[in-house]
Amino acid sequence: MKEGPDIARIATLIGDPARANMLMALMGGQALTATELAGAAGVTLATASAHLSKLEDGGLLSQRRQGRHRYFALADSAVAGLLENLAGLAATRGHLRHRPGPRDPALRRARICYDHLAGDFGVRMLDSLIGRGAIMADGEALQLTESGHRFFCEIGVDVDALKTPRRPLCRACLDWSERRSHLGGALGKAIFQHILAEGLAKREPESRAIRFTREGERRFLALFPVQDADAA
Amino acid sequence: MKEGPDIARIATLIGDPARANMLMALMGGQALTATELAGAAGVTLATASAHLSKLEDGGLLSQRRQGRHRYFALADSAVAGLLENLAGLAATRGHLRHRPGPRDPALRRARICYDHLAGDFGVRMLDSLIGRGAIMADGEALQLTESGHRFFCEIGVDVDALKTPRRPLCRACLDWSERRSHLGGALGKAIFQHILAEGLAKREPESRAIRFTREGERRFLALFPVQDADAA
DNA sequence: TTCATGGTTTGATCGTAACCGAAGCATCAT
DNA sequence: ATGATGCTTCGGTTACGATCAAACCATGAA
Repeated sequence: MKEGPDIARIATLIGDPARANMLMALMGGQALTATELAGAAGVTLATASAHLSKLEDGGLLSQRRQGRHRYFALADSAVAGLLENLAGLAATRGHLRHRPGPRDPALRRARICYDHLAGDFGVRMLDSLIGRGAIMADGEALQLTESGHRFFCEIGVDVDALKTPRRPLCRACLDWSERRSHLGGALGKAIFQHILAEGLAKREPESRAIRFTREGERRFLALFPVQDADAA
Repeated sequence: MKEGPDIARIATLIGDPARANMLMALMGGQALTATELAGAAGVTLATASAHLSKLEDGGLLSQRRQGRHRYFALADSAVAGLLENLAGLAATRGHLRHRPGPRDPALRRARICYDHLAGDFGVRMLDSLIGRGAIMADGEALQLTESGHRFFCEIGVDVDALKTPRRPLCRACLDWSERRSHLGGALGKAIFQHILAEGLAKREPESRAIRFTREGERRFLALFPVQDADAA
């Protein structure tokens, strides 16, 4: 009967709406305090506290006390990966809670997905990279090409520094708003940081939305041109 | 608050122990009847029926009536991927339910993981493939090399026929018993089918375990030799 | 037809866990 | 000290959903 790991344990953990909201909030990649998370989940601080301990000793969250604050973050990118996976499936299965229409336009346009760019801008970027032959797609597996390597070095992303056994360089991440893939992995993270560092865009304070400056958007589109009509 | 897809909905679906057991049973890759699944979950047929409808209109299961039987299977490999992901995380987080010790030795040795080989034999095979340069590993991303392509053609696996946009050729799948990766994806499936077709091994009837014949094991090890001491 | 088998529906029971308010601890500021 | 803020613990309420037995509906066999 019960062979293998206890899959139900963590699924239950994620299955509670309040906890799910907290986790999704943490997909923003930055640590949040208990009170902030309580707000995000729409519950009292008391209940939030209970949820957070459960999540923590479920191994999904890491926690750091700092003064009288308690900061929580996703335990690591494996957890983020699982959540992405879940979100991707949830977006395509069963009755969709929200129709694909623009619920929060800013979010659909550009947002942060744990540590890389997602939304319309995210999938466009990956499309462009594939189109120019910088990345080769084989199903959902992605591979950086020679020319892609050169391209990133030119624009100032040190690809070689990213090669770690712990995390794949390129990862396809299913975008729930666009229902297509965008670029995750170490490279996705590095590009995103590059974009922020260059001042093309910056994070909205209380949200996962990313706001591009007028000039930033122009430069972004120049860097990642869209060839023509996009495929469904 | 509630931005994005309803992650909690499917997590809840998976979070119930009975349903989780059913899903894990279906990771065997073959369709099972409602009664069989009831047995696997350890519940009455009545409750199983209720669970199955939920899973089905949650989009996790596909169902086919045949005579007076009703066969259920995982909806597709995306669902299987999510379950793998969950199992991998569950195996490494929190209190492990079963210690890594040999709970069911046959399962730890060789078993089926949706449609490819897992367990000790599975990770050995991937190790060997990486060791001989047939596959390149970059983090958890895997890439078939030229020489690997030749190798598989020689042993009778038609790699080119596997290239589909729908599913990646190579996929690293975290093995819960070994805590290391084995080979999934279209190639993993093809190799496994090849192994069965060649009669090196066959499935245990009521389990996910794979039994290698004495001769089959010899040929398997010859095909995928282990270089030396394996890394942790 | 009649009977058996596979599966669903109904109705009722029961447990668990999510939730909140209030009280209790810390940590920092004054 | 005194007070404020951030968080946890406690007690009690409530609701949802998992479960089963029994009745019911289908399909196939005799």
